[in-house]
Order: sequence, then C-alpha cells, then structure tokens
Amino acid sequence: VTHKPGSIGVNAAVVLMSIADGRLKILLTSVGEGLWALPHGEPGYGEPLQEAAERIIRERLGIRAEYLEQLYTFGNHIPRNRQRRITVAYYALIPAAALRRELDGGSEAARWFNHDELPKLVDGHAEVVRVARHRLRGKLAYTAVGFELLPEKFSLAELQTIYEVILGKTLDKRNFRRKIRELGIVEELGGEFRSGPRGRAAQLHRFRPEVFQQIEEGLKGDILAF
Amino acid sequence: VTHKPGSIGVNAAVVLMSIADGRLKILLTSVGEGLWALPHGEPGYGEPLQEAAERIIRERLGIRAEYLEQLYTFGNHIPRNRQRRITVAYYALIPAAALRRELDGGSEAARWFNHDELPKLVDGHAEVVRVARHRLRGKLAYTAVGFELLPEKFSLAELQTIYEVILGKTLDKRNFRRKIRELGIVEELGGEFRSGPRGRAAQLHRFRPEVFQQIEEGLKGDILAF
DNA sequence: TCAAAAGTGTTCTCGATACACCCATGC
DNA sequence: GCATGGGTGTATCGAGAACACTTTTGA
Repeated sequence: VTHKPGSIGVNAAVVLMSIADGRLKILLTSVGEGLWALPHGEPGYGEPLQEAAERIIRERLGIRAEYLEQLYTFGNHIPRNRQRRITVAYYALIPAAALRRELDGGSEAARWFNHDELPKLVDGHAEVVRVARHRLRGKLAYTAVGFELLPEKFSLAELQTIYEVILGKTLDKRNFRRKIRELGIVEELGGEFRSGPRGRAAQLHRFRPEVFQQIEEGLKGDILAF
Repeated sequence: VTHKPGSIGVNAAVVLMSIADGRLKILLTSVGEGLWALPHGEPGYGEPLQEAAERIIRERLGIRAEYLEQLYTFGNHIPRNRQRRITVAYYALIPAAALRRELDGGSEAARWFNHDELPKLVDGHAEVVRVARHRLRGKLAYTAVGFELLPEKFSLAELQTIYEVILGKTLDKRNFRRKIRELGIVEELGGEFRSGPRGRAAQLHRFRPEVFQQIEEGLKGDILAF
C-alpha cells in the first residue's frame, strides 16, 4: 500500500497553570458564545514548535514562563471540516505573582479559572487539561516543579500549599518541613521575613537548584514524594 | 506581528524495543552508506498519527505491538533543505519471542541492535532513542510495562532480568520475588514448568492485570520500584 | 556427581506517619 | 488579650536492603 504524504495543519496550544488562594488555576481565552479554549496559535513559517508556544504565552501574559514543557501531540481526531490538523500541546507553570497583573488580552478576552470550575471548552481541550494536570502531579515527586509556582523568595507554608493543592490532600506541617530541611534544597534567607495581614511573620527561603541537581543525579527516584 | 500559518510535513517514527539475551535491543532500518534510522513514515491522508505508527510496525515486523505509546514530538530542528518538518515519535515494546522470527524488511534492510552498540543514526534519531530509554526506565516503577516485554507465560527469573536490564543494575533474587509475590500481580500456573538446557525447571507464571489495576487505582505511586 | 539455574527467611536500618503545644504579630 | 498563622520533637511502624544455603535438573 502507498500513502499520500500530504501536509498537515499544525497547531500549538498551551496549558498555563498557576496556584493562588490555595487553588489550581488555568488560563483560558474566550472564543465567544460561552465557549472557551486554551491559548493557542499556528507556528509561523520556520518557527520551531517550542518557540511558538513561548510566543503564545508572551502574547497573553507579557511574560516569559520559567517552566515550559511539551505535553502531548493530539492528532487522532478529524474535525468536522475534514481537514487534517494536529495539536501539539505544551504546559507552563506561572508563579501566582505574575497572575496578579493585568491580563494582556489582545483582541480576545482571557481569564484564569479554577481547574475544578472550568467552563465549556472547545473540542479536545478538556482532554488536554486533564493530561496536563495528571502530568503535573506525576512530576511533583521526582522533579522540582513545585518551586516553579513560587516567587524567588517564599515561606515554607507557601511551599507546602503548592504540594497540597497539586496532590489534593493535606500534609503534616512538621513532617513536610523536616523532609525539606533534611534534603537541604531550601535555604533560609537570614533576617528576611514576610508579614501578612495577620499572624507571625514567616521566614523567607530560597530554592537551591545546585543541591537539588546533586540529589537528582543520584537517581534516587521520588525524593519529594509526600 | 502576524505569522503565516503554512502547512508542515509530519513524520511518524517508532522506537521498537525488546529485551533478549539480557540486553536491550532496538530495531533500526538501513538507509545506506552505513547510516541507519528508526522505522518511520508519513501518515496517509486522514490517517491518525497512532495508526500510522501501528502501520509502520506492521510493515516491519508483521505483528501488532501490544504496547505502543507516544513519546515526544520533535519540531525544533530545521533540516538542510529548509522545509519545515516535525517528527512525532512513538515507542513500542516487543516480547523477545517476536524478535526471533524473520524480519519482514520490505525494500530496506532492518536489524535489531544492542542499545549500547548503535551505529551512526540520521539526524535527531539518537536523541529520540535516548528519550525512549529514559521514559521506559521512568515508567517501570509505576506501570506494568515490564510485562509487555515477556511472553504470556514466563518464569520469575525472566521477569527479574527485564527489570535488571532496564534499571541497569542487578537485584536481589529473594527481595525481588517477595515483593512480586506480596503484590499478588503474578499467578503460578500450577504444574506448568519450563526446563532450559541446564538447571532446574522453572515454575511458569501469568500476569494478573486485574490485580495490578486495583493496586494502581489506589494511587500508591511507585509500586514496583526496585 | 557435577555444573547450572531455581527456590527459600530473617535481621537491621531508615524513612514515613501520627500526633499537640508554644511563639510572634496585628488588631 | 485574643485571634491568626508560624514554628518545633518524639515514638511507632513498615518497607527496603543485606545476606547464604538447599533443591532440582540435564549432561
């Protein structure tokens, strides 16, 4: 059998995720009629896929995502108009601070939704979100993705919230802190504190990528499993 | 800025992996001049990507791969001829038994290579193989991929070899067997043994997908970590 | 009878879990 | 002074790692 080669329309879509107010948030753009979609677009001529994803993020948020990774390529559905098209999906993690700024919507409106309160999405995008969420949870135990959702300086309580939201369960404060401390992947910023509206001021910390790398290279598997 | 949408050439490539003689094997096709490539091809018009991958496997081996999964989409290199092209890579696991048969080479020659003795590969394919190997190792601990490399009936020693080859280290026989036994994901085939050329005959076993699924649904993480 | 592979339990150590109170701060 | 969130230590349990000999089989 021979097969007609034929070119195919390629589309890049990005699942932008953040955690704020103890909830997992996902950015969607309105496509009218109460229907929403993941930020997406066509790669320009000669533009590498990953750069197209970066551009889509920049166009929406005006910032660069620190963490951007390919998720999956969806190519098994044939849309109504009979044209072939595949979607290469990426996911990116955005610190909550960046989410406070004004959204640079361009012509279309964009909004952050709680991941468990998503509106109706265009065909296939709900699946993409599901896969992204699953991947995020999976990566939490053996990579440092959790830190990508935090600003450079953070409290241990904030870090713990990240883990709790992604894992969907509460963790014991003392056990959590002991493990983080013993791993040594976090460093106290001597004298730097953040005081919220209430309660005692929190010691600020910094992530230590060097230490994390060392541990990771020991191929220990799921350090950071809770 | 506006970007010209433009269609893109899409290519499917498959990393076919197997374990035999205590070595990890990878199938390559000759493209002449001492240069080799992963089995690959264009999806036909309207053919879903995964089906294209299945077809490529069928054309090479004359069999259907039990385990086939998407690996990654490579779209960041622009080949010499300046034409845009992306490669959607899949990986598949093949039991050693299937590898004993004659290879159905078609017009091009195909050969199984030891993964640590690969010949020169066409641009980008070495990277694909690296990613596939990494993914296989990662999946070993929290899925049942190991069993995809075995025939339906197997000895515990054979199963252990699969784990040792993928992990690249030797395991303690007693610890390995205890863990497998306690998980209950394997069943003795009463009275069925396989006797090799030397030594005591081995009790044959069968994988129990039902039990594995139950354990997996408990979201325990890395059951099967060694 | 010998070489080769299959099979079998116990001990120790370390990491995961469970659990409750005092401290600093803003109002 | 009180409500709110930050910070701390110990005891128990279970899973992982280390470790050596007996049994069966074919030649």
